[in-house]
Amino acid sequence: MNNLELSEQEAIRRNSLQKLRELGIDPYPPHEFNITTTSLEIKEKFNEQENNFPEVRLAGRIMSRRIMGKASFAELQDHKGRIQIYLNRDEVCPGEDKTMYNEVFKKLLDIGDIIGVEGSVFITHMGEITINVNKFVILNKSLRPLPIVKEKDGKTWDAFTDPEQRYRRRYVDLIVNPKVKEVFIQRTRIVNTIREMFQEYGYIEVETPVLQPIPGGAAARPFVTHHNSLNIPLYLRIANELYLKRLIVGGFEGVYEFAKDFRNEGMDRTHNPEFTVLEIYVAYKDYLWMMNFTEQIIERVALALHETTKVQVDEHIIDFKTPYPRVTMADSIKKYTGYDILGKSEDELRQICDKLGIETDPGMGKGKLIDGIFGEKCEHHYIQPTFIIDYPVEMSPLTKRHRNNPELTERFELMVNGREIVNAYSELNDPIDQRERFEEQVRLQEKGDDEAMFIDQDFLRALEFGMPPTSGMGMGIDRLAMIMTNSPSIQDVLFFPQMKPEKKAVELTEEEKLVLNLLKENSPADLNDLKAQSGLSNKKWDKAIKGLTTHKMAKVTKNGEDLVVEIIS
RNA sequence: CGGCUUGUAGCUCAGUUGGCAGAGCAGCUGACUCUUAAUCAGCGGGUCCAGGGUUCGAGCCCCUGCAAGCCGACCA
Repeated sequence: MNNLELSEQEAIRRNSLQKLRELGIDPYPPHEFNITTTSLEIKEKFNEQENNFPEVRLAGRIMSRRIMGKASFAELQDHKGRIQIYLNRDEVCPGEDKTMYNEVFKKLLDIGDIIGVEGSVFITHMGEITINVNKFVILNKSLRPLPIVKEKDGKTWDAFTDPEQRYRRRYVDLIVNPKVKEVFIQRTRIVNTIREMFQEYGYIEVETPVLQPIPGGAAARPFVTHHNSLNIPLYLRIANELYLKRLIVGGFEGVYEFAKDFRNEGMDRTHNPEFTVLEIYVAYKDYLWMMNFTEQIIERVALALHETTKVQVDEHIIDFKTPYPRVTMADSIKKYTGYDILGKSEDELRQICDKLGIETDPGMGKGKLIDGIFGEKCEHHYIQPTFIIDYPVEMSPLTKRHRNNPELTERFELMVNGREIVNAYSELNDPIDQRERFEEQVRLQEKGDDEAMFIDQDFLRALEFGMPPTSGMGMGIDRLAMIMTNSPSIQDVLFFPQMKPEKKAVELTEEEKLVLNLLKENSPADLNDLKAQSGLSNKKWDKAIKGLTTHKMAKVTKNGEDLVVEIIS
């Protein structure tokens, strides 16, 4: 990269970098810099009378500077926050040589540079806890200017807000927007809280395959990839259910996994192609036990984050205090539509959908029709945590039939803020019933349901060896994080949400431009004529035409004996 | 996939009827030894998302494309 492509500020920073080297200062030093404290610890514990921080060493990024001749203030940001530092020329440079202050600090350092400081803590006349620096070292010279966000009395100026920039350059977002960092710390706290609880119960955290020959355990379109040496297609997992259940067959009595799942579907405020799900399976339990367990988890997470069960989400205050109400799916649909779906045939359900104005297509079986009614008419009503229980058997092919009604299954979902965040059931462990349910899925597939499940023969084989009665549960960690941090978009709880690639501006060499201009006047053109016209040497011509074809600006085709070059607009 | 909105300096944003490209912060030069959106004086900085069209003249009008956000469709 040459200096002509740099912005003025970037060029100045590179120039400062050079000058630092000329002064014998390494802008990227190799040795460690040991800190004795953090910005937060100083702010929490400093006591002026005791003078309890007489010598501190601290490192961080310069976030602002206020230079007043022979004395300066700046703000240093470390992983715990920001603290003001004070540099007095004659304290930083006690001898005759004032270079470190006059040149290095005032001229060659910038906002964004990372430095280490040594000094003592005091309180300024304005009452701000500050480090009086007597020595500093450069730990990293920053070559790009940061967005400058200023704040006073809760008002913010020039915030870094453009969503595209924030998501594509998350590192910048994290540097200048402290609240963003806080959301991700809370996300980690959610996972840690759940993991701690499971460890107390003695359940085992495991890992199962992401690359699967048969994508099972959920109804979704998978990503396909290919394994070269096995020469088979492999799918990125859409769920880890079938593998965790194999482990229950193998004798584990409580297993869980925080898993990245992948679904090749649309993206919006609540969907990212890769997302995190917690799945847990516990032997000798049923879905009623799992419901109690689930509400304990959720309440504990709320308390860990907020020290209360009440959480502000959008315009609602959601209370995660247990127990949560339990409503059967049939009752819910009856309540919000007036229709009783129990015992209805597929045709009857389709008529109900028509009357309710819900679009259907012939590929939809009973399960999808009922799911459609619930999703359209009921789901959004459940703002406060509510268990929806006892789903129709047609929409739950991996679930044990209900103990009192064979049309239903022992399944629940937890709805919060009008959205599902947990799905759980008593696992189907009757291998013959399971095989029939899979075969029903195949029939749905033949009717055109492209999300219906495949038959996993090895999973059936495992069930035939015998799986104890088991309850399993899956929880959407991203959506839980959205609710617990009051984030309106899934992009706010993913460090690097999926984005379309940035398109680089195509830069052409002089030779490429020359050939392109010739093509603009005459396209398609005979390759040899064009080459002669360009007057380029063999090597330069080769480079130019290959450049244009890789940029997809020109195309070379063989037309019998002749090679023809065509412009692509 | 459809509708709406947005894209201008490192950042946040103005830009009138189509008539020399603007501000604040940041940057540079200078002053200033307790400032905090530091202050004061001066100066520089632009592929107006890309490509095409209309026009004497386009940041602005028209067309095509790219990217993003919101809403909807689809989808857990």
